[in-house]
Amino acid sequence: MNIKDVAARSGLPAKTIRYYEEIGLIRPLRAANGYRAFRESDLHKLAFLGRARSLGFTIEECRALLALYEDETRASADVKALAERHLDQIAAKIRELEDMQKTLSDLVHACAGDHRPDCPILSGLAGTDQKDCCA
Amino acid sequence: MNIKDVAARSGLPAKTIRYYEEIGLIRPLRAANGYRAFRESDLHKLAFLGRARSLGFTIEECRALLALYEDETRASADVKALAERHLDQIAAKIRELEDMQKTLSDLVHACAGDHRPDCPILSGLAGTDQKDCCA
DNA sequence: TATGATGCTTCCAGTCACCGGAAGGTCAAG
DNA sequence: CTTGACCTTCCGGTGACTGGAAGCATCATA
Repeated sequence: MNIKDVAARSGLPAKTIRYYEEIGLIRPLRAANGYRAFRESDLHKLAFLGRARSLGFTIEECRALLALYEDETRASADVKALAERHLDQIAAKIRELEDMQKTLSDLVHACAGDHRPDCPILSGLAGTDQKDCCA
Repeated sequence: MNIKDVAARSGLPAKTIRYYEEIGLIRPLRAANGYRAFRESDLHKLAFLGRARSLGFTIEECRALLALYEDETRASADVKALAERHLDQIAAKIRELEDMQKTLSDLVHACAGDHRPDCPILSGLAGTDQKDCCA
């Protein structure tokens, strides 16, 4: 299989697939003409990587997940621990965004949004309001 | 004021302040010895930028906000529109993270997390489960 | 006055996970 | 034999900084 087919079947851009090879996530064979020759197992790994990335795992976490995936003697506890750490990070990020959302939507609701220059959003950012705007 | 005082009072690292000058967000004066000489107005702008950044505005959005802040003839509607666009992006990001969270926590809950190798998390990522794991 | 510790400057490189594009080799069809 | 689609590598850019090196400036102390 050439890269374009693998891209189509894995859902990853060809550029990304080359990048994953460069950083050692996959090691496709090479044909005599220098083209990458992908096996089904390469495709399989790329699909795995695509799903892990879409769940927000970093590349290094994906590398660890792939290593666990290929290790027949793994303990599922190790996988679970990795996933739980990542879940914690997702939760933290959500909380952070919700804090921003709350602060900013308060400011937005206080703003008339008309032709006049007076603007609680800018006042809030400038810190000229009585109450604090941000953490 | 030298950069370290401004850093302490604005809460931004000195590196970041230099960077903000480099990209034209602030234009502090220079003393005879080449040191940056910050005015109160520079400090004020930096604090503004720090708050806007902490609400998740990009640098370019911060630049626009700062321009609006300094424009006495602005319409608050322009500020509000910018903030609302940003709120939409925050909401979209939260939804994306919540989708990840849901999918991943389902997988985590299905995983025994013991010494055995069988792991629904890895199966889900590999796509060998009956139900789809990711969007 | 010498010295050493800070503090300031600039510049270069690295981060993360790619993406775009240029220059050039390969292949199948007409 | 040419055309066009494919493949290759390499270089540079993204955003918003951060770390570190090399080299002046300033200040407190001996």
